[in-house]
Amino acid sequence: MMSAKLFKMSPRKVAEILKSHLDNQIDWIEKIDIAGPGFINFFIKPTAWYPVLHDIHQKNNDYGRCDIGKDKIVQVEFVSANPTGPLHVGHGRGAAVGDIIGNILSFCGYKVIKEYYINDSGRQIKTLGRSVYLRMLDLLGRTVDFPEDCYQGDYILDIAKDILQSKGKELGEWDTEKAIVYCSRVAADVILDGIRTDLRQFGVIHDTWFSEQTLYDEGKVDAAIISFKNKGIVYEHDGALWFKTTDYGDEKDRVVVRANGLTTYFASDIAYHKDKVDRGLDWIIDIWGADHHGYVERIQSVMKALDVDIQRLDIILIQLVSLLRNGEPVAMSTRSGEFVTLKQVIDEVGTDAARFIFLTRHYDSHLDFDLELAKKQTNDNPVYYVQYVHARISSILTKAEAEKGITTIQPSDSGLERLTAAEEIDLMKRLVEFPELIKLSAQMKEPHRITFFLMDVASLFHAYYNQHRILSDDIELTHARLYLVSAIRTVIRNGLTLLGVSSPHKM
RNA sequence: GCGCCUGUAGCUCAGCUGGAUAGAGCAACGGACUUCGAAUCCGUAGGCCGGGGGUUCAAGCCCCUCCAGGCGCGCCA
Repeated sequence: MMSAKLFKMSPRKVAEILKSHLDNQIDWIEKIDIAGPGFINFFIKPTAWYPVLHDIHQKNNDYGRCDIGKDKIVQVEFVSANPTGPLHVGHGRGAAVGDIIGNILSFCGYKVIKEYYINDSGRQIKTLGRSVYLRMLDLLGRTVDFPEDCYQGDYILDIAKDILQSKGKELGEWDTEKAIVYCSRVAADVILDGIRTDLRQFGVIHDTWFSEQTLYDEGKVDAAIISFKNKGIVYEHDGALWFKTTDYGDEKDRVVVRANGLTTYFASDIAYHKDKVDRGLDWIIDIWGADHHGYVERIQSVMKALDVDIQRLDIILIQLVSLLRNGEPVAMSTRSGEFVTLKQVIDEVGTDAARFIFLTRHYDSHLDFDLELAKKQTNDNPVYYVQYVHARISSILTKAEAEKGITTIQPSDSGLERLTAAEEIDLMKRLVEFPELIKLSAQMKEPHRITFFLMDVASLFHAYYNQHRILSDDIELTHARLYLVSAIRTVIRNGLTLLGVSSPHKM
């Protein structure tokens, strides 16, 4: 239809001509029809689908893998939560999305580096130290004001107790500044350790942990500022140093060094992204919470100022998560320190369910995470629906061996040609799409596509299972169906593996 | 006020980057276990794709505008 104008013919006419050239030319085509305004429908012979089963069995765990990445190095930076408190559900979503995007890209032939940027410098770390210090003084029986802008959570008190235990009361006698610095360091270490542990439990392992402080220690922040100053991109005004982001599309210039001499968060971020570029990364993916979207333009400006092709940087914004219980919002308030941590969530619902549910929406959509729903072992909860396919097929294969003595599936050509049921054809059609789907998920950086695909395959399988018997006295047909069913299991398993979700043999 | 995201069935969401009669799940109603795992399946019903303009042979998708919700808009991080 798109070529109709080019040929100056009606779309139907073009279709007729194409059809006349293609008719009886391709052996896997049953027939060709023209429909509606000029759509050409190709009817594929059932035999055309069988090779996909051989393909899946041959490639097995590698079915779906491709090499579009051509060994290019891509860094996915995600979570990167400040080490001032434990991870919460929102971080969990970012963790799941980032981890899985990394898995997919790796499956597609990229060299993937998963990185965590640690904001271990600056004011919030000092506030952390002050919070711990004040709690400690409190424990020592001194009456102190605990300001509102300090961290209120119970974990602060726990850390204060630990420090008191290891360091004794002498810390109370230290110079305040010195004690706060000490508390800052210890607290950040403890919290970061906790974050690491929680992430590991959640199945997320970062390859590199990049400390903001090292950028200062190694002089990279100063170096970046000086280099931009020399290029005239950083200038002085009102006693502060400004980055000329307006030259690159931002609505106003941004401060890099304040009039009081202290650098802003933006300063270290400039150095950090310059460092990423200097490391020779072919592709940089930053995954942030959507509340940081105002920052996108700033970082893009930095890349432009560095003369880096803007295509090399992708910033993915994850929308917020609301935590619900039975449809009712769970009160979350950072200020009061009352919030549900990621650890509490995965302890309650399990890693598999949590990871899967985080991927049941496009990251552009707000997500309601219902704790009760996540625990339900019913159709409401898609994790078990998909995992059930894997368990069911595993069970069938076990049964085939126990009752029919089938240890290796050996389908004959004539057997495969009997897979003509509509459900069987539909399943093979879906399975053949898997590699294309993976590629698309990688290119679009949209991991939720895999979740939806798996739910779709699961639905087709369950319907098939209820309609047709896999194991029967018809040995030839049994082998053919086992061949199909174990191919389905492979695809389900490969998909779940990318999602970091287990593929159970029993549930 | 400005910017970003979202708006699709009663509810929660998909919609393969512009194609045919817009799809799932849940909830509702009616069915299926003597047989491979009922954590399953089958059927019924449910729609001005937020409103209005525009581009196109063709728009849920692209452009403009308005409405509603969320999030941002510091010499904070």
